[in-house]
Amino acid sequence: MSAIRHEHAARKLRRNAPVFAALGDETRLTLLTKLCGGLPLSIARLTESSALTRQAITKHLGVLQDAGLVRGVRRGRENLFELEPRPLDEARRALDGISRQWDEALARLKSFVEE
Amino acid sequence: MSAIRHEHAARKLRRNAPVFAALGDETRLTLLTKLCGGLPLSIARLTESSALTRQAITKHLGVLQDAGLVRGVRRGRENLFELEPRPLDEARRALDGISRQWDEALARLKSFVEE
DNA sequence: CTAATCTGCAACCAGGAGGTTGCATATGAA
DNA sequence: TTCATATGCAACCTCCTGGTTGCAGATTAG
Repeated sequence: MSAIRHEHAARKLRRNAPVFAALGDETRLTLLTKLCGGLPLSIARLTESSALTRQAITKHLGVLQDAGLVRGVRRGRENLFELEPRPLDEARRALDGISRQWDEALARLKSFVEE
Repeated sequence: MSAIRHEHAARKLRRNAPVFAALGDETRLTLLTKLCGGLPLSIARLTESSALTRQAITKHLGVLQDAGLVRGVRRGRENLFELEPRPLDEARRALDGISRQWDEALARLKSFVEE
């Protein structure tokens, strides 16, 4: 039986909860898309195109950093933030896993009905 | 320039914020993995293996349903919940998009440095 | 040196999230 | 009918989240 693999995938998925939580906010998703350009951006730069306060943006960056989605490095008086793609890939693969399990389950159920 | 495609992907990503928010909780991820089996499960069944109250589970199912990740259908005195795979796929594709844009951006930056 | 800029820290606030309890209601079984 | 089961609704509580303002410190520009 694939019960073991199922439990493994479940744990893998659950482990990504903080990443999904960090992604569950439009402001943070907007920040990520800005950092997708590849160039590290300062807090001030990231605040420019937003209606929110610098402090709000700072907090959002903190959430993203705690989730491992972003990394901040100090340069002079500014704090440059850069995207960290690995957690994103892992989350994507976790979603892959659940979709695959769903498909397999449906296939099993279908073949069971047809016999 | 691919600025248009970039903005399109950004909007697509932002649209999935509620889905990610719904995924950002271990209890709800556990519920999803249980529903991955393909068989619709009642609230009572989903509560059995949990330390939480039935009411708590009900609320979590409500969140998942509002995000479109799950669909509840009444059968007799029980409410059976079933996974809805489409939003998951869409969210996965949105993550794909941001990863791809990151890779492309790095490639551009690299070729720019090398010239 | 002085002024402008970028950031960090702390306090504060409103509202929502997660959870519980209690009670009412609908349905299935005997 | 009568009892057990499955659910829904509402009130309540605590804690976290998203956001603000004010001020202080560090760094760069002139």
